Amino acid sequence: MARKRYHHGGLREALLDAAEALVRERGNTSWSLREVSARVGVSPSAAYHHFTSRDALVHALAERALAQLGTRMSTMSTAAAETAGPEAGALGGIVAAGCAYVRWVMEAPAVARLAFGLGARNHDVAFSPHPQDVIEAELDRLVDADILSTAVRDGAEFAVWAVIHGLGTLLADELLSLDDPVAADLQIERLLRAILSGITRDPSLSRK
Amino acid sequence: MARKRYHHGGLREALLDAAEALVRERGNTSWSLREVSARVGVSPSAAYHHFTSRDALVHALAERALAQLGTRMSTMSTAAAETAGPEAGALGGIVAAGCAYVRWVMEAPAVARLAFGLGARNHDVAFSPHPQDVIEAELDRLVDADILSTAVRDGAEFAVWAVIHGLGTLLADELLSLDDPVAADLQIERLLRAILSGITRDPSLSRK
DNA sequence: TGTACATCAGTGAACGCGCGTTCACTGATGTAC
DNA sequence: TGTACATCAGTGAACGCGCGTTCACTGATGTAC
Repeated sequence: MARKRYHHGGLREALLDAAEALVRERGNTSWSLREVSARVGVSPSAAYHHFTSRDALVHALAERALAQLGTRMSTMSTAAAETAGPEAGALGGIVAAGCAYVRWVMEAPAVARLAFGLGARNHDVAFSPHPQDVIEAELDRLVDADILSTAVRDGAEFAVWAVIHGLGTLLADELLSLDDPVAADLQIERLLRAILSGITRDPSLSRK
Repeated sequence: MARKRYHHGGLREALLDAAEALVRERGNTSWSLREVSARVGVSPSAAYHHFTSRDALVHALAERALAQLGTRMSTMSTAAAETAGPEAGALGGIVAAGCAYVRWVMEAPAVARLAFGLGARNHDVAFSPHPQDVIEAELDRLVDADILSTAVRDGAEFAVWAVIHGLGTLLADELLSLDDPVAADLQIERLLRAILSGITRDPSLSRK
């Protein structure tokens, strides 16, 4: 065990990990920098070699979380596209991305709230896709596969993201509830099918 | 002006008003009880005649906000139903409720976040409808008007609420943006039409 | 391979501050007679 | 209508506390020669 070293080695990540754990436990960011440092076993001032302030740590955490969501979505959706082939209704990719999204939100609702609330302006994480990018890419694939018409492609990301984000956050905040985590997957599939079918049916409304 | 009276008269509401204003200004609940009291022009300890703790004040504010949302939705949707008659596509009521929802969220995003995050468990406000109740009622009216089949009614509140909540919170958190507040209304109408049409089209999926 | 030294990433004491809450109090209000 | 008194809703001083941040410091690491 690498515990007693004077130099920690990965203190920045360790601080982010501890802060994230505290967000999960407390449900919000009402913990102190000193608590985070104490948890890692380091003096409070050590954090200032890695973050300019407590606030900077919180923002960095939000960014990291949003990046993690993007990565999960893209991993799941490409995996689904590869293994399933065209037989899964060809909606497999976008459904997988949606399920990843909802599962991620439900797994740590407080972290998700933080990420969505603060992660918007900090898009410079760069080496991971933004959730919106994953959705856009999957929609483009549906257009390529002739499942979605180009006439209807524009603005479809509003519809799809709203459905996914809405279900995820309603479940996370316990405004709605489902017995079962698997039920959430089924709901996502149902809602995505419905919204995509609805958009296709009424193209006249899409750019109104 | 009723300023100098020793007894304030409506201190409880005044404290809630001041706290709400602070949430709007700061974007979160990182203000102190003392700031709220000072804003109202009252000593910090006066608040303890109305709330058992700072936390109780915050929760009361969340409850009040959620109740206000419910009231607005039901006001708007009944007004739309009365003035429009059946010609507005009969979706007028639910669209009006959805627009009220999204406008309310966008008008004070931080208050909305607070209400959604904390308002779930405190449903005892009683004399105002819960947002979900308004949605359920509007869906029932669509069934009565034969616009929605009973086969598809069950679970429809997930779809409708997810769309509305998703669009509202994505806009509030600036994950998506629209040029124009009117554009939000049009999006809501578009998405509600799409999701309801999609649900109707694929009834087999609704209880899967 | 060994030594000198700059740089990096920690320590720990200290700072001033504003916080939530408590308490004994007091001024205003409303009710009984 | 007037007075006595209980109750209500404020005051303001005080409490102990943990906070974010700073600073001069020191131990460990890595590079040049």
